[in-house]
Amino acid sequence: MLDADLLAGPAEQVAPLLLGMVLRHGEVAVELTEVEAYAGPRDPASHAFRGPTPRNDVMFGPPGHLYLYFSYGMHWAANVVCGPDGTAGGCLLRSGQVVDGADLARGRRHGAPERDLARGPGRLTQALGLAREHRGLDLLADGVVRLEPGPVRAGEIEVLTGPRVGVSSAADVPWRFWVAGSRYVSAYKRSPRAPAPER
DNA sequence: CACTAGATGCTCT
DNA sequence: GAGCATCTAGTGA
Repeated sequence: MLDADLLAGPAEQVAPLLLGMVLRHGEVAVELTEVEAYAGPRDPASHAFRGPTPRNDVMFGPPGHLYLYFSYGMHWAANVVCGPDGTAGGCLLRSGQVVDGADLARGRRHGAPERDLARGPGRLTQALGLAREHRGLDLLADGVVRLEPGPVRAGEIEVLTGPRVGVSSAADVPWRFWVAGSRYVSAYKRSPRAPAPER
C-alpha cells in the first residue's frame, strides 16, 4: 500500500516517482512510463490555474485521488492528484505498458497493436476502462481502481524530461517525465497555438 | 517510417 | 462561441 505523503509534494517532484508504478482497474493493470506535472495555481497550463470549477474540484482535494477530464470530444484523461489537501496539483498519466489483463484491454482498444494499447492519455484510460463514474476515487484505498508500487524499486529507473505535449502556455517548461528508452512513450507534439520555442 | 487534417463534445467565458 | 493536457486515418516515401 502506498503512502499518501509520497504524493503530497509539488507535482513536478511527485511526477518522476510515479514512473514504474502500476495503475490497476480490476483485471487490467498498466505500468506507467510517461507522466506530466500540472502545478495548479503556479502553472498557467493547469486546468486548476484559474481556481476551482465543477470540472476540476477533485484536484483541490487530498492527494492520491483520481482526477478525470473529458478531452477533444472523445477521450478521458486520468491524473493522480498531488500536493497537500486544499492545494491544486496533479500528474497526467500519459502512457504505460499493459502488464495484466491484455486481452480485455485489447478488446476495449478495438484490437490495437500491443505497443499502442495504453500509449497516449486517451488510450490509457480506454485500455483501463476508466470514465466519468471513476471521478474522484481514492487510488490508495482498497477499491477496484488503485495505484500500486511497481516491480522496479524507486531510483532504479532512468528518467528523461522535456516540455509537455499540446499545451499552449508554459510550452517550454520541462514537466514531462518518461522512462528512458521505453517504447511505451507517446510522441512529442507542440501545440500549434504555443508561441515559438525558446532558444 | 513521418507528417497532416479533421472529427468531436465538454467546459468555461 | 472559443478553446482545447487527443486520436485516427489518410497520404507520401
